[in-house]
Amino acid sequence: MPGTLIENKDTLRNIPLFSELSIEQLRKISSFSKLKSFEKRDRIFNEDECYLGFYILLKGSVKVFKLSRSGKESVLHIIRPLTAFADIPLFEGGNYPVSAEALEESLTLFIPKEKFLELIYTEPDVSLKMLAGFAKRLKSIINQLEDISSKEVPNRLAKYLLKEVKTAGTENLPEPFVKLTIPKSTIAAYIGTITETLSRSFKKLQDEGIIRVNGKKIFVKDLKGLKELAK
Amino acid sequence: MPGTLIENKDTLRNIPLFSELSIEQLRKISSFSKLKSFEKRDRIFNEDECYLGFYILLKGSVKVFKLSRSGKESVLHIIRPLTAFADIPLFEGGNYPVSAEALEESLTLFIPKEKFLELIYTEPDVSLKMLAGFAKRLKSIINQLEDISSKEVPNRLAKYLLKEVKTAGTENLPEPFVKLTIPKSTIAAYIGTITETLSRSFKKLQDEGIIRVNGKKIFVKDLKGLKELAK
DNA sequence: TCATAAAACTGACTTAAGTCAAGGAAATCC
DNA sequence: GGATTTCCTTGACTTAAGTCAGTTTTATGA
Repeated sequence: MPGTLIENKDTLRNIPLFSELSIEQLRKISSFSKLKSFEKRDRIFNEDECYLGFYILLKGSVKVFKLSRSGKESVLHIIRPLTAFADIPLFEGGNYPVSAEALEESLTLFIPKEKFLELIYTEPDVSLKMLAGFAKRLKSIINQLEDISSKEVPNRLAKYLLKEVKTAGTENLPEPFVKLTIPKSTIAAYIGTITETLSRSFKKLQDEGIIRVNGKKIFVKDLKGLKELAK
Repeated sequence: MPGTLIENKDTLRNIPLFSELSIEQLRKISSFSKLKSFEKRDRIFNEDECYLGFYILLKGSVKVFKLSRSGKESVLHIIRPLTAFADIPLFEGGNYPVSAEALEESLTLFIPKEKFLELIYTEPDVSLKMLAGFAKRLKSIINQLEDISSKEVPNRLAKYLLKEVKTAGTENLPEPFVKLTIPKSTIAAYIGTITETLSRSFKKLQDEGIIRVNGKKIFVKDLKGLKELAK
């Protein structure tokens, strides 16, 4: 099926991790990697499963999470297109340290471990790109850690909404907004709380006149106030 | 001063990051890096300062932390000898994203950014080592994040003590123990709480017959129980 | 389009852990 | 070796956020 191959190649170009590679290198990668698609709620892999390789999300969204023994879920990342995930064990050995689940219909590129490690040995550029990617991720997780231990839920929610508004690109509208595409339970687990508390926090931000809620759409009435809460 | 140079070279050998390098490469590194020593409570660098390079701890211990606007401290890492710190911004640009302070008299090797990046371009092995280091760190921070949002303080303390007992190497004694070398306030900020709550948690573990406290020494009376609490 | 299930909300209650204030123990310094 | 500072502990109180239980709203699929 040459269509998929071309699609791979075209898309590979846009993946930060691969952006500087030559056509031949991209062709090589697409030769040993595989497209895998998932329905909403499908598991992509489970914690402790044998590690086979990593994924790049092409379409849709994915949550990366851990379950505690009591069954409580911590969402570590919400993956958006063109981002790699489950790449850490490449260099660590061991099984998958987390689980991943599609939040909507999603398309991924699966890149098997061995083949990719071979490539990286011959291609120092890729490892530098990966280092940059890891560095970014470390920074973001450190941020999350700091937030969770020093801020209250409404502040964390404000920060989350702010980030979403930025990625939605509506920040400069008179009334910025986001459409929540992932369930509130996932947002709750991501900002380190539970749905009930999240619900109350939404209400609090509303009562303070900072946001306005209309179904799944959140309108920001007071961007300054939201920023103030977030920092 | 040839003594320091030799000391560098000998020590570089033992640093995981450099363990696989040739003598010439080690010599090169030691030629452009500098020993820096710090007294207890000395700042090594501050958040937002211009990034000049990273450090490897040779002797002593260092806390890497962030201060929230309200002045609350989150301790992200407690660095022990032969570990690199502040290496993330090498690949990320920007200033120091955290602060670092010596917890006791400490000796570090300072490695300037530009020179090291040059080395890494010519030496793919080093970047693979760094990738492994980052991967390990990511895993540990993810663990911290999960703990902090799913476990209570006494559980987190149990986990901390368990790790300390392991690194102290007393795990297999009839009564394993650790000597706390860092202030309780730092332990508290590391496990995401405050000194008062930490103090009460120590008491709780004592009342439950799991540990026995003698000054700065903590004896583990019930290792099984401690492990149970920690997981 | 209705029926069933999933997701989100609300109120009453409980609890872990933070705040404030004070006292005691240890380390550190002339 | 006493004094000062730093560190640690304790008690009384407050509060943010979790639990539980019930209801409403929104999706989803026959």
